[in-house]
Amino acid sequence: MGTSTVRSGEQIDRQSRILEAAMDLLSRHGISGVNMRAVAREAGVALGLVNYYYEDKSCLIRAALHRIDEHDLMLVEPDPDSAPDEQLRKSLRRVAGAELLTTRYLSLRLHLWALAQASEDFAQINAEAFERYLAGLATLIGNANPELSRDECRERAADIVVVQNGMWLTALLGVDKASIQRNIAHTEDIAFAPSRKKERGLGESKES
Amino acid sequence: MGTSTVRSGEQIDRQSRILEAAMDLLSRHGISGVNMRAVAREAGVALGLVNYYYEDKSCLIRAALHRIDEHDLMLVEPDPDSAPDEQLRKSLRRVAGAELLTTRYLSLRLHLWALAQASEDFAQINAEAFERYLAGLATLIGNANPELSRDECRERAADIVVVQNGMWLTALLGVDKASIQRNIAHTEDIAFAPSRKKERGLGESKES
DNA sequence: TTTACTCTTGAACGTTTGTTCAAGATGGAC
DNA sequence: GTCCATCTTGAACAAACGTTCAAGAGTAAA
Repeated sequence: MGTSTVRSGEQIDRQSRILEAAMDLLSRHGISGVNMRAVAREAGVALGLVNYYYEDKSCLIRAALHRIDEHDLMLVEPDPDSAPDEQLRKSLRRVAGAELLTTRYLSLRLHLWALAQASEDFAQINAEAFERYLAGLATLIGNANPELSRDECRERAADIVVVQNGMWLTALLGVDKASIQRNIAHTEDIAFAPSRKKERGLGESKES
Repeated sequence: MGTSTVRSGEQIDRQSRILEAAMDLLSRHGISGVNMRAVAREAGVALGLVNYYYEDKSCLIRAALHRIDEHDLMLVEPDPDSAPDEQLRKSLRRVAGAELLTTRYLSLRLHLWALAQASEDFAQINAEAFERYLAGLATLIGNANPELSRDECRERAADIVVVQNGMWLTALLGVDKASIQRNIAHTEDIAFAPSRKKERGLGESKES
């Protein structure tokens, strides 16, 4: 697999081009726009080659979804070169960064969510990625706030993810950037709040 | 149009059944699952009848999207029977209500967003509905907080919508209900905060 | 050169899709 | 009954789709 016949390096290997083309079509035209012929055309290869590298359409889409998930997880990857609270702050701010807030990426994220609703197969990919993102974020929070319990970290991570998902989604709908910035600030407030374990009652009773 | 041949009332008119079937398929299997034959089967009518009531597939889907948008707008409709701040509070809490947080509705919302990304036509429907929802929410906020300026109301509405969209989306992914409740509380905090127009510097200079 | 293997092509097949349409069914007005 | 407009059916068509496959191109080792 690894030793593909890369002639001179100037031409990326076809398999990557095919996957890239599929993701491009998915972000621009949705799942209806992703058909084998369009993918082949976009990648500049023959129709048969798509089925050569990806057994069927479902495999191709699954590969695309895994790529998006890898992208997501990089956001909460520990960075040994920074202090714990700087790592967390950087991670929280990165979700509104220029490289993340592109229409292409946001659209891909959205279509992945939609596909997860349509097919049990894709739902599992999505659920696993969601869980890993949550766990990664909780770890960053725990590193920056050593006094917090594991449950408190996960609780905060869950609250932050809600706001982040809202930002990603609403950014696509064209909400103003100032609102994004205010919500980023709110995620930081949640992340760095002093540990006040359930001291401020907010209506509902809840288990530990 | 209006006087359809409703035999005895026991049978809903076919046009509604067709639209309902299309929305059901959209929520369960995504846009790929919505084809004219499946819609006809689900609605219990012949294939040709779908094209009789809806000129083409695009019209059918557009009708479905309009239905979802009507549903959304009811959330921020003024209720003359309640006091202004009670109206606002009710509206904010309704987004986590049992009738709203169903998989069917959330899934439909999600697929609408995804379709809006795929087609300019659907994007416009979505953008208009988003704008009307934002305006409706801003009005509720203004009624409950007469001291706020119009811009401040819209600002708060935008911030709340981000969190609400996040809740809707994350509810589909299966985040725990407690997190939803905490985020509902946060939308209320935003809505009812005292007017402190830009007093607290936001953005870069924040450090604690 | 020959051999062997991987990569690449596009025609071809069978299926599914959106749409059209002639034909029939239905119900009220006359 | 006849007439007329509306509603309903399913066969039929053309286009688009996913997939298969025999054939070829390319490269490295013999």
